[in-house]
Amino acid sequence: MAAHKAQTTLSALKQAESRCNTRGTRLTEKRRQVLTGLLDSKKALSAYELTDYCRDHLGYQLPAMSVYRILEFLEGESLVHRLDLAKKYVACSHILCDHEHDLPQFLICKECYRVQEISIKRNLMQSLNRSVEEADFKLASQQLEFDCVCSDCYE
Amino acid sequence: MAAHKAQTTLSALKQAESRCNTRGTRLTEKRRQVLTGLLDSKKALSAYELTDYCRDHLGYQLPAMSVYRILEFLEGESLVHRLDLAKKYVACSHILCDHEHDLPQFLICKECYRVQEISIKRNLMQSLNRSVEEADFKLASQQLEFDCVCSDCYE
DNA sequence: ATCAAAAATGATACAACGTATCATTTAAGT
DNA sequence: ACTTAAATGATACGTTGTATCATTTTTGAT
Repeated sequence: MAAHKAQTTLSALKQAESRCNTRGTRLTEKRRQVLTGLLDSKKALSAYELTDYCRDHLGYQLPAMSVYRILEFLEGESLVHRLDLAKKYVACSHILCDHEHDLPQFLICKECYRVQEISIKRNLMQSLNRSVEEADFKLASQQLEFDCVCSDCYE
Repeated sequence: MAAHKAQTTLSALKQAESRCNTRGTRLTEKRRQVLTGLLDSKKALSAYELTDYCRDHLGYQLPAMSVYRILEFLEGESLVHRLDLAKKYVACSHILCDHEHDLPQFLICKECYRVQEISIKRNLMQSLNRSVEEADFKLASQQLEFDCVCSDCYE
């Protein structure tokens, strides 16, 4: 199972690297390490938790400033998502897929920060957008985040 | 127009006071002042912005710690809402109403922090809850917040 | 291979939001 | 008036995040 996870992580890293190559950007060692930390985590991690990850698993302390910059880079490559609500970050669950996806929605457990990436049905999103437009507002993004409790955390 | 706003604020304060009385709590001077600041503001304010409000309008600096406690109290009395997404606070737009309301949803302009309180249609909320439950999560609250741009802020 | 320019990373300081803790003041009830 | 509880103040600290400048690493042209 650990082996399986490592396998998935390795495939994702390979995919991430080739995506950067075709885009003319570089997946440097530290960027790969930060991405690995997120891929291997079952929950969303804060920037500072990722510096801890480096300290604990890699033997050196990556400065928070660097982590923020690296996360910004990875987000630009669509390899990670920043969750505003939790102020944490997750690896995109679709790195391994080639095909296009609907914009993802995130269910974030407020207790344990486990994150589930779902796709809300189109007509539901349309209704929501209409409700918002009726109030003369527009959704800033179709990538919604919902404060939730996961099945592990509710009794 | 300033007169009209003051009028509305006064009515809301009166209603807030009587609500506290019937609940056996007290709307103290400072609590009233913080609530006034929110009522008179057309946008969500942070705790620290409310200390500024006291400094600028009331001539003394209410400590941030006190503001946080007062906001917590007012939230408990359903007089203000805390907006997690914006880390700011708004007066409940239904203080003046007596009747029950559906749980409110908040549209928060990420540019200017203007806030619109709406009620999403029941069947839309039901669909959303079903989608979340299919992923084995539960919404932590039916009081949703949406990151938006208001009509003043988009071109 | 060398060297200049660009990209990436490090170090430091600081800002905003928020909580924990203990001290002080104010109000309530006997 | 006095005791107790409620409310507020003061201080210190924790977390997330940005601004800025210095240093290192990589790239590309010669």
